[in-house]
Amino acid sequence: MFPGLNEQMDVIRQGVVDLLPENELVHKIEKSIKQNKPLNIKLGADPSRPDLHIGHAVVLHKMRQFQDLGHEATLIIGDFTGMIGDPTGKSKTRPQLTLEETKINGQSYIEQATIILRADRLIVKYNSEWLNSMNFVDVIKLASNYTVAQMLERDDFSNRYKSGTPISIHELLYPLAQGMDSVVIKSDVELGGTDQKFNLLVGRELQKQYGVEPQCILTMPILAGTDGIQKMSKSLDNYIALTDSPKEMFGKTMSIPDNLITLYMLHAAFMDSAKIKATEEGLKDGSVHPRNAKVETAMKIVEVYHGADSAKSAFEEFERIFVNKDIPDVIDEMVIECDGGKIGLADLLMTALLTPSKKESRRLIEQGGVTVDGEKCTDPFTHIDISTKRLLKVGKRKFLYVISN
RNA sequence: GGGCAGAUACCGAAGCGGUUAAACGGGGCAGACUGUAAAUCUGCUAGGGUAAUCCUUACGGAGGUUCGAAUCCUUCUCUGCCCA
Repeated sequence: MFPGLNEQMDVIRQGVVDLLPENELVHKIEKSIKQNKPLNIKLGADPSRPDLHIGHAVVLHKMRQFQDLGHEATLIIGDFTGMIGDPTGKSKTRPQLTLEETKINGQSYIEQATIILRADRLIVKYNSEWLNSMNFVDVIKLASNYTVAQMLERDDFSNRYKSGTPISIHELLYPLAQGMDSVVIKSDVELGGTDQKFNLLVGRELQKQYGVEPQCILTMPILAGTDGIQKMSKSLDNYIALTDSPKEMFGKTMSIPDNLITLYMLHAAFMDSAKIKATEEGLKDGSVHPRNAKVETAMKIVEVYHGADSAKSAFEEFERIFVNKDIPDVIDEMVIECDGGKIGLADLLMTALLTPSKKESRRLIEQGGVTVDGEKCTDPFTHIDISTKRLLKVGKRKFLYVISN
């Protein structure tokens, strides 16, 4: 039994950017209810970057909503297309992976995606299954469906072309390959980030060419990273991973710029719109302090992935370290090898892997970023007696007990 | 096939024979401030060396000219543009 049309559409519309064509989706859902048959919802996974973060969660969460409405999710692991490398949002050609690499990454992708997706009503497919067996004739036939001008409509391509950045021919094939997936699995709806809009529409177009009922496309916003400027991505190191610890999730959320708070409430914490609206107004008239709004958001995000208890302790830990400048409740301990239990501070930091080089150690020490047992130490050459356990603090976040063997 | 332009540190981009571990911007890190790992301000940002006008590595690759090269020459690789 499926929920009614209006109920479904209300859920589906939440937070979306594009839903095209909307009336077609209405027909599809009406039909689905009448025939008691779930829609086939497609989501392509790019296995070239298998580290999922809460930016990916925006779309995955939408997929989950479809599942909860009774529809069927098809997750396409782009093991074949991963070899091409998605040109989306890239100013450079992506490195090409081998099929084995993309397969392994794909597995890890599935594990992380199912943190959000439910395991029933989920079908996983690898697109090498059909793309790998296409021969050159098939490819030419596929390619003849699109023109160069159409491809260049895409921002990524036209920008690169205008700026003189190389575009390899094989990159033009990427959208077509991805579109082929839609033809093969006969998807009713394809989800993606707004940067995928072009690719999704190619899928729709190809379905028509190949005589399959065309899919609707639904795009979700691209979540800005914790720096508040660039989109969230692992390579920019502005991401909150789905597998991050509660502490990390909390801290990273606290580091977002204030103007991102309501955005994160909606797309990362999935809070309800009335609450978000209230916070937005509170922030504007000053009745809500940005820090408190952020704390609330951070706790909610941790709660989504780790539960309410973890959220509470992550918050307490944050208070302890950054507000009360206290030390964490759990600190690692490391046994250091050295003669006579004494070691130069700069050497110590490097040996304890707190810094990548001795130069770096010296810089940090001289800038006052290092304390030993709570006392600031600015001479990189003082020898520290570590025959008894000492507490090192490097920067704001790194704590470590050290002791000699 | 021919002509022209280009390849610089994490990224963008100056430099065009010595004072250049390389301006400037971004990013990153640290400090100050703050009810936040927000904002703002300041400093640092190749490795080694308890110092130096010290050593090593570094301006696409390989050679060469020179007391001395990111800067000049040769050649190779890669990229863009134009002509065919």
